[in-house]
Amino acid sequence: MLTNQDNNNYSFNIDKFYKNYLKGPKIFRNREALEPSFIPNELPHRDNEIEKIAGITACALNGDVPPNFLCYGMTGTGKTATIRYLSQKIAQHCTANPPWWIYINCNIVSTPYRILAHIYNTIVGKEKIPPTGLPKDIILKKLLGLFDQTIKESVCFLVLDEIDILVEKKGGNEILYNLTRLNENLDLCRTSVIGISNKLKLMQFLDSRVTSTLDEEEPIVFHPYNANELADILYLRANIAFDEGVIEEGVIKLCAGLAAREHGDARKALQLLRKAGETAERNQSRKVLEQHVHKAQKEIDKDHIVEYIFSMPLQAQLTLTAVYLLTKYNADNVITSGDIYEVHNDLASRIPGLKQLTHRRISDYINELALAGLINANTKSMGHYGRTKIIKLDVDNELMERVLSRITRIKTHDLLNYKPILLQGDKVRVKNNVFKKLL
DNA sequence: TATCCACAGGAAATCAGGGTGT
DNA sequence: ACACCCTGATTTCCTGTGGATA
Repeated sequence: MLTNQDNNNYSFNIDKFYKNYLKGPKIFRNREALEPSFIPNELPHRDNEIEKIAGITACALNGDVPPNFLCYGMTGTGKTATIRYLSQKIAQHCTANPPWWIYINCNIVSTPYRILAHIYNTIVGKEKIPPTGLPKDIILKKLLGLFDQTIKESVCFLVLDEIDILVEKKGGNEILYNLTRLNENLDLCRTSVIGISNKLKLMQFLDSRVTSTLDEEEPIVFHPYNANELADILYLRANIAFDEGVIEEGVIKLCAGLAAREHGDARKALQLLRKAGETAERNQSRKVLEQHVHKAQKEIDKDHIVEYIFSMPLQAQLTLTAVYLLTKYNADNVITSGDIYEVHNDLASRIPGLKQLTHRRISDYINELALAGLINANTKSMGHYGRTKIIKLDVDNELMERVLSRITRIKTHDLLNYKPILLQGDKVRVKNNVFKKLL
């Protein structure tokens, strides 16, 4: 039995923590400068892109309609930041009727209906269109009326971020077609679509009716930053974010170098620097040191995994649990998609009210887990024994157990200690021996 | 060399759950 | 109450396939 005294010995003293925190050295001056949403006064190494986009959009200053255009580039190459930066600049130079800017992240606002609703609600400034229920054409009609009524003779830029995600979905081309041709049905207001894409081959997926209107201008291509360029960006932000002398020599170069290795992602570099600062703060250090960066890097990786697993639907979590159990009970196991399907069904049947899934669905989940880097899945032909995927857990077993054990339904049914029926007989061992020879 | 396994993965259909206006 | 809408998850149906084996 746990006594009060025991309890006190192990409990975290929050009062002491806060006192120490306030007494401890101050690392950040303005943490916000390292956030992805922060728009700095200058954008290093993006002069070419800024010049091109400024050229295309300048006519909005006179109330003329700028053409639609696309921006390409990998994540963290400054596409969104550049557009936001320019929108501010245009507003500064506009005396009357500044243009409207409506940002839509197609990864979050992910369906045609919601895009229309989002645009409408943004202009009105409140939730006028419900999240579902109305026919799309009705909203489109309402929207057209709203443009002429509210925005009147100004220009409205519709910025579609991560447009590639929208295009791959059904109905994506249709909504783009509608958005790029809004002007044909407007009397006063004029709209212009700016598409931001992570994928260079976006055009392949676009309908010819849409390409013709998005093709009016050369697309703007954002190249990844190299380590030196990233360092420049970091210096600039660090000057705003940190107090003077807080950053140890070499920390910024290290952050830049690590991020450059991952296709020059500025967002990653900034995140790394911020996390390193937070690590230093927690350790009551007066300075951000290189060791804090390394620690931060590890934490980011781990956070990413944990967050991703928690955000998955239960069925996907069970699929992952199946991989975990197959690994746990037979370390040198050869795991195939068929095994995962069987174990998943076994697990699902142990949770009341949960449906078992089909092969097809499990196959998709396996692909998703592989894409997220949680497992390794390679398609392999075993000749007479068919074609399948050979799957391996790509995350530390212990970490996986810790994360999975925090999922309520997995915990309450004690699934992590359950030995699946498939593993109770000889079937898997026999198959394993055959497969091992073939691999 | 034809066969055949155990799936892979695309396309379309279906279902449940959120909503609408009349 | 009713017909209808939108979405996301899943099922159904389907064709394709690499290579050991008979």
